Amino acid sequence: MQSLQVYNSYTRQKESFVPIVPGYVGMYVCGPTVSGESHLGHARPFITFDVIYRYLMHLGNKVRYVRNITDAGHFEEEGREAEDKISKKAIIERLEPMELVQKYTNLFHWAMRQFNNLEPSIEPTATGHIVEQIEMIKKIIAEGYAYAINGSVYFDVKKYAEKYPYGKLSGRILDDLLESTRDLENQEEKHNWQDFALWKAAPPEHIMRWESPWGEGFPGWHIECSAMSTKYLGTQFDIHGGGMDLLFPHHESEIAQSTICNHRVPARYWIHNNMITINGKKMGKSYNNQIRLTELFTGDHPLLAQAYSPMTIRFFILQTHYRSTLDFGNEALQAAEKGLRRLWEAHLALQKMNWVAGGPQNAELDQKIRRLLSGLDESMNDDFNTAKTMANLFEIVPTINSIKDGHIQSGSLAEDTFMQLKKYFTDYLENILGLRDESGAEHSKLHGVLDLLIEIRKDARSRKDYVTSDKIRNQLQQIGILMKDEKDGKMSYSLE
RNA sequence: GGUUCCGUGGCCGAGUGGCUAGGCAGAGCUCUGCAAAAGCUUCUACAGCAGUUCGAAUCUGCUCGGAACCUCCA
Repeated sequence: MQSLQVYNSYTRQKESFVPIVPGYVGMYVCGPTVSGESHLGHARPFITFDVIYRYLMHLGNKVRYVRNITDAGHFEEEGREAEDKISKKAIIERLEPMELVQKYTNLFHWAMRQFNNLEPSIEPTATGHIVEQIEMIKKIIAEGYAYAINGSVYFDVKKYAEKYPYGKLSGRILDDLLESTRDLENQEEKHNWQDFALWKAAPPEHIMRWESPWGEGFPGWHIECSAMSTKYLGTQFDIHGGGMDLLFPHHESEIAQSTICNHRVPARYWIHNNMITINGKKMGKSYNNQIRLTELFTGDHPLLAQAYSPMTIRFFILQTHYRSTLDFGNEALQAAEKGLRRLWEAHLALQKMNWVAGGPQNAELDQKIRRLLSGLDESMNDDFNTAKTMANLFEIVPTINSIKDGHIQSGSLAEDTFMQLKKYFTDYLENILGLRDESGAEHSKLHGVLDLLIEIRKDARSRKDYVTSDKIRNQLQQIGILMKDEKDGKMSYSLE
């Protein structure tokens, strides 16, 4: 079997994934800025990297997954208005900055739980690592690649580019960068306009501020990731991930800072997920076209035809390869909802089945199932192709349903194939893709009531009292419970 | 303007030289008291033009259309 291949943004090609220390993987993913509510676009990287995290563990690795919380705030426009995004919003909402940050952090964590994302190993905050950031800036100054001026510190991009491949990650050529036409205050402080801030002096009205060797201020917007990834994963680690929109300047700057400070490129594999678009345009604050997660879950948004559950969204996202754009649309979401139900019901049915010897062996079918199962691993190993993986799972569904309906005997498969089938479905659906039941299975009393209704309905049907049996089924349907008559005379139900 | 990427059937979306993608929707049949679900069968593709090749959705060139980044951004 082909080993795990990963598309590395840094080299622009697929490469075999080999951890620095075999069996151990360090992964850093850029987390949310908690100055506002998460939208659909934010869901993608965290679901994508959750699956990557799960799959790396599935392969037997011990993974340290670090995902930061950016709670220090960055500039809307660096240098123009000395107003921190977070402190600005705080004034509007009349909240303490940390109160605001706490509120959106809580909301973010809530959303992550809705999506069934595993918690990262470490979730460091920018405000909790001011000391580490200052230390790093000091080192960069000592190396001669940064300069302090008027209480701010800037990274000397031009000098760096003379010796190191600045722009390699983002495919940028320094001279080709479009010079900003805006009038920026404090621009004259910089030696070159490409230089970026490591530390910014805080004007008096700025609420978030810390003491530093250069005066009171706050960290620039790339240094936190460099400082925290170095602290928790070392000077060089395996994977650095995030959205494609972070390639430049964020990750390019991280590489520059870390390279000077630690004398090596920080991460070996750079993985970037593509954007979610809406009407062909990236969903983002610049376009003012976001659909917040809370709106998605409730359906309360003009663009939404209905509410979509967290698992529907997870499924929707994973049905596309992470490096492709994914276009939002009600039809697509509804297709995902139905597809998920079909897949999940087959999974539930499969787990209840047992292999029973007997019936004619079907070698061809057995081969096909085995081929599809190994295709699951192959697809995931091919740069985490969850779209292909899910297509494979769907191809197995008719066989599962045929066994369930008695069209095929479980014994027509080899016992080992059947057991593998059950194992793979659980591994892939629950452990790797991270899907879970949303039917409200926790209401055990409800299940008792439904079992009673099933009994009554069975009695009614046996007396050909279809008025009663239809009444039970129809009224349950009205409150969102589907009762189905199965082939074997049993009844099943599913909660919407 | 620079850099990069994309254009697949009604919708979403895999696939990078020859072999069925898959999901949703549509059509037919089977099963069923009915319904739903399910099973089987089935229709609609590779933006356009030219080239390379025995053979291209897949490689090359051009044209048209769209996007991302270059500014906070997942």
